[in-house]
Amino acid sequence: MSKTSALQTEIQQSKPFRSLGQELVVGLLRTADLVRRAVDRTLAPYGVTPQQYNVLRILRGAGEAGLPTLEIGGRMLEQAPGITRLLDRLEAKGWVRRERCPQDRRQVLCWLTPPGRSLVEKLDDPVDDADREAVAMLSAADQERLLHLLEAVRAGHR
Amino acid sequence: MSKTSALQTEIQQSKPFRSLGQELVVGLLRTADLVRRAVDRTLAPYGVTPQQYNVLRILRGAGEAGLPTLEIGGRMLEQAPGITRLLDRLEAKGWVRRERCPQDRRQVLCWLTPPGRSLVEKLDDPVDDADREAVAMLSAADQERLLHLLEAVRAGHR
DNA sequence: CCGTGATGCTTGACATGTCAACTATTGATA
DNA sequence: TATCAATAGTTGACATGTCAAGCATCACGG
Repeated sequence: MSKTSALQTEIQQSKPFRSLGQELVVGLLRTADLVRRAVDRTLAPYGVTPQQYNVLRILRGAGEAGLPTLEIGGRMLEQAPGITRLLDRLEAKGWVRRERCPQDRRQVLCWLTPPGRSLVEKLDDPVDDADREAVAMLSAADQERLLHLLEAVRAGHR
Repeated sequence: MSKTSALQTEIQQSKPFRSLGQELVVGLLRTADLVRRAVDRTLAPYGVTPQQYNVLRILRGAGEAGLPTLEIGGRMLEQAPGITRLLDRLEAKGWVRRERCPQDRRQVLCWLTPPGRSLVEKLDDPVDDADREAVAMLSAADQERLLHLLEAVRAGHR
């Protein structure tokens, strides 16, 4: 048990982890952060943040019908307040249009504007390339394995 | 190729992912977020955020010698400006003491205060429990597999 | 038709990240 | 020894998250 793990070396930690679970949690958070940064670098040149891109992609999927604010939030990992302000910025940049729903005036429907749509389309290839590259060090089989393990972790959180 | 993946269902996405890499990146980010929230819920009752706890733990490891600001940053996933302000808040709460280093007046050394130390110690057990629980749905063997796969991903980002 | 609770956002306040620009020091070198 | 680049941090500005409160609007029971 006194072996020094690679992750321990990475974070220059002298004490061993108290449990495998603890090491795994730290490793998961660090890995996700690295990958997030990689995606970030791809999007930055286009003036879009990952979250903004996420919303734009979700709205493209919604098509002509548009989506209420909280529906968007439901497909992301964020609470309502953040969504409102994210949409504020996207609207300010002219990529999103918002309108109060006539049927239910509590809701605010959101649509992609034509510039917003063309931006997302321009980003499809670079983003997909970046995503592939971000995990390209793993064989396809290992990618599948990782995918399933992560899914199992998520399944346990509900 | 037309099978709908579990992740696709999770985020109510109608279109299939463009690549396995893309699905893996999304899955990784979503999983990390869930785990991060679990850790967050554990720390919140103590008035500490995960990042603050992280710094306190790092400073405990440094002992009497203390650590310069950027050294702390190097062991976390954050840039320098964030560290400065994080330390500002920790100092305001009385958990951290800072002092300009006499040998190299550019550096600012940081130490845990006695209250800071006792806080970290009080948190050791709850945090370790939460970490174990966060991945408890995986067998020990699967936890090892996941750990190694994540490590391989990180190794590829350098 | 009238409350009343639930729903859908929005706002305010604060913690976290990030970048770019700026200050203070240090150290290396011409 | 007089620069001058590199190093260590801080500050300002902005995007992202989160919580708690507040405001309309809706739906339902009486």
